[in-house]
Amino acid sequence: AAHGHLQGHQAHASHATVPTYKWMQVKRNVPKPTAPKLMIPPAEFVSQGGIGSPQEGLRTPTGSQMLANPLLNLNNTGRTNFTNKQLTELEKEFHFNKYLTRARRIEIASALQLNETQVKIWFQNRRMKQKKRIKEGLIVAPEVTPTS
Amino acid sequence: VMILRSRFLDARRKRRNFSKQASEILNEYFYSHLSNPYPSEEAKEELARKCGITVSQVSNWFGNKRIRYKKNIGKAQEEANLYAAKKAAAAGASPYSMGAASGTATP
DNA sequence: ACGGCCGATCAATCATAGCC
DNA sequence: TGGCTATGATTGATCGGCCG
Repeated sequence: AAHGHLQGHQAHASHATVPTYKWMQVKRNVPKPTAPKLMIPPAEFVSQGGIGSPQEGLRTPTGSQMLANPLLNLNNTGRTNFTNKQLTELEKEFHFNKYLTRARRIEIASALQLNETQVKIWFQNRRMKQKKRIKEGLIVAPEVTPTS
Repeated sequence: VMILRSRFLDARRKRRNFSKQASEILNEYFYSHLSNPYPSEEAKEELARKCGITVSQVSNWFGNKRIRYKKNIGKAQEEANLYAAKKAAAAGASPYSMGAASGTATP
């Protein structure tokens, strides 16, 4: 509470020009312009549906941009588009441990061609997501029964 | 492709617009707190209850509203704002603490 | 000083609803 | 019915605060 925020300036008082409050000017540091760099042009990125996911090799966020190697950012907006393989592996790991150790994080990042930060953030977001779901009554309760 | 849409995992699929009344309640709150449209957890809970939606949905609504409001500025926003402000005034004492924002500008 | 986590939010995008 | 806009949800990443 106590956020002090008024705004920069009221601007004209004559009519109904809604003032511009600070929150309207908040600009987040856009992710990184990410250098348009391509990565391993490997031949078999997909395949081996070991992970147990529908083969697909490449992330199909929703059906738009497909193709291209899993690790290439078609559009570079800074926001990374994880491939299904990466997401599957991350989910699998999450199921195993909700928290990562530095060592494990490095392993995962390396194996999935991601930054340690991206892996760390993914786990953080994943934990929040699960908490939200539990809160909404979806998904089973956390394992430990509150049997105090 | 086979790229079967992973839609299966997307709850976004079956979305239903909120009721007209729910939208009205949300907009009223938003515009009466335009200086700081960040409802507290408690406020979100109350809004959720009144609108018949979940707290998460209230959060989503405000998140989308704020971003989309910014993406315009000087558009129907003024109009919507006036509309809402006037409405709030007409309603007299709104259930919210409508003092924080607009209010004051009374000529 | 430092890095990780939490809670909230941002910003871009997806996919569908709803209107013409 | 096709096209377009409005809108709810998802999610990688950021911001500020707290803690060990």
